[in-house]
Parts: sequence; structure tokens; C-alpha cells
Amino acid sequence: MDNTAFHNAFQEFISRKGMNATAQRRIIAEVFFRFPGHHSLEEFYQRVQQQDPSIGQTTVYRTLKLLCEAGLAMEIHFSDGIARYELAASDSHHDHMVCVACGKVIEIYDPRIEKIQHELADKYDFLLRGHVHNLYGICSACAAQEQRERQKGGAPATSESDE
Amino acid sequence: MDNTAFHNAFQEFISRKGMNATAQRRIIAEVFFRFPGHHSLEEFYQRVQQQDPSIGQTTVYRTLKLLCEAGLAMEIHFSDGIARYELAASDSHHDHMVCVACGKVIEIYDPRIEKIQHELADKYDFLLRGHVHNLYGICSACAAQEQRERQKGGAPATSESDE
DNA sequence: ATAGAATTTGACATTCTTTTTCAATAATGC
DNA sequence: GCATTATTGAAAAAGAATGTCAAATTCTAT
Repeated sequence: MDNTAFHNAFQEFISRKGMNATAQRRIIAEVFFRFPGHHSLEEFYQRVQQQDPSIGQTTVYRTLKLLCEAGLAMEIHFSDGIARYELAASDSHHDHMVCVACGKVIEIYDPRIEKIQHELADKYDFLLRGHVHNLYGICSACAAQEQRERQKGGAPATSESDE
Repeated sequence: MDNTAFHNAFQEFISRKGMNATAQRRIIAEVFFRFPGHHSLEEFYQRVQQQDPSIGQTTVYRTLKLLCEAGLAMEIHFSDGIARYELAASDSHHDHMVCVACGKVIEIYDPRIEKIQHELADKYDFLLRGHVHNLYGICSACAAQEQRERQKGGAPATSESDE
């Protein structure tokens, strides 16, 4: 996969803001564009460390924010309170099915939803920059588990491990 | 509006877990059911304080978590890192249009999306418990503002007030 | 009603993440 | 090369979420 277009867009944003292109920013953007999925600051920091151990966490944090400002990244939240960052390219999608019992995340995609989103943005006169769409539920494995729990005891403090 | 059904559901959940019904829990649930929209812990705490100043923040926090566990509340996140809680009733919706420039939030609703969500849940074999659907963009007012900024100076540190 | 056991509460402490600060470093323009 | 300005990274600060624990409350069984 070639991320030249992303790098160019970031470069363009940087210079439009009158900022400098630095080695750190390039490396962090590189890692961000090449590391698919939704990851926390910590996870990106780990990856960046492997490329260049001298880069600090603060710089990774700031560069991720910068990527968000540039419209290239999106900050997303599931339900654990940790911010995650994801590529905000038009051909990437931000629809997730999250199991509230085991935390499993499945990426989902439905073109009809994309279409409706654009309609809604038009209706409310918004310039759409991105979206977060999370469906929360119980996956089949956890549902079966819960079923078993419930059949066993009458109502014995219904499993603490709900989170 | 009558929230008896909600109170009953909460009561039922409480006793099913073998917990006690207390005045605090009743008051907090009352405030939660009567205070429409999506609010932070702090906001609920303020409201609860007005009803009964002796109730502590910790208890509000715990009761909101409890309401989530009971499936009556949902924890939602926009992009400021603060958890908000919203009624998770089947006839309430969790679709928001958020302006990333001024922070304005508009509630949106489209029955087609609801329908597709159920289809997707079926497809991936999930028991749907709720969802969060946020569209991020620039509202018309902020878009106009941004346009003006851009035309003025060439690229004078393009407005710090981006958040 | 009342004692005893268990739960709940609320102030405070702790943990964890996010954000700011500031001196040192690096880049840029002259 | 030198002065100016931006950037970096360690550490501190701020802020939110969660844990602790003694005191208060609730429940259950007399």
C-alpha cells in the first residue's frame, strides 16, 4: 500500500499552518498511516519507539492531534475511556460492533448507512468530516455464557464480570 | 411524562441482583429519568445536589453505572474525553451531529439507520443493547467563519480556537 | 421493635489518562 | 554564523474515573 497521498496531505497541512516539517512528525505520521486499525496513544508510542527510541510520548500525542486537525485522523471512543486514533480517509470506515461483555470489536460496513449519513449532513447543513458508529451488544459467545450463568443459580449476584 | 416503567425496571434489576433499594438510588434514578439529553457525571451530580445536598458524587457515579448495567442508561463519548450518560430506552435515539469547531450537538434520527443496525446485529449474531452514532463535521456557521479566516491572511497560524 | 449481619454511602485517596509547562534543542531566515 | 522562532521531551499539572474504608443505613430474623 502506498501512503504518498496521505503524507502529501499532511505535509500540505503542516506548511499551510506555517509549521516545520520535522523528522519526528514524519516518522509518527508514517507509523500512523502504516498501522491499520484503531489504537491508543500508548500503542502508537510503542510503535514509534521501535522506529526511533528518542521520540517522546508528548510528541506522539501532539502529532496525533495534528493529524486530527488535518482531518487525516479521527479520535474515537469505545467505552473504556481511552482515546483511540484511526485513519479518517474517505475509504476507511468507523463502524464497530462492540461486545460489552468481552470487549471484542468487529469492524462493520454498510454502504447504505454511509449514504444516509451524507443525506443527514446535507439536511442539517453540515460539512461532514467523519463519523463514529458503534453498536454495543452481547456477542453470541457471551450470550451463551450469560444464559448458562442465569440457569445455574437463581440470582447469585449475577456475575461481576459485566464490564 | 410518566417514568414509572423505568423506575420499575430499575427496581426489578436492583432486587434481582440482591441489592437494596435506597433513597439515594431512587433520587438519582429520578433525576436521571427526568433530565433529558446526554449529561456528564458532574451535571447529574449538580442536579442531584439540588434534590438532596447530602448525596455524594461517588454515589451518583455508582448509580449511573448501575443504570448502565441495568440497560437503562448508556455511556456515550463525543470527543472531549468526558463520559456522558443518556437514557437507553428503545424509543430514545443516540444519533448526534457534532460540530468539531463550536461543539454544538444536534440530535438526529433516521428510522432507516435503526433498521439497518438491527440487520447488522443479526448478521454478526449480536444481541443489540444500544448504539452510539456521531457524525462529526463543521456546521454552516463555523464553515462560513472558516471561509472568512482563510480569505483574510495567507496562512496566519490558522486560528488557535479549533477545538 | 430490635439486634446482628450485610450492604451502602460519602469523603478522601489513588490511579490513570490527557494536557500543559519550560528549559534545552533544532530549524529557519537573514 | 547569528539571532529568532518553532519544536521537542521530561516532568509536572490537571482532570476524570475508580478504589478504600469507617460510619451510617438497610434488611432479616427474631
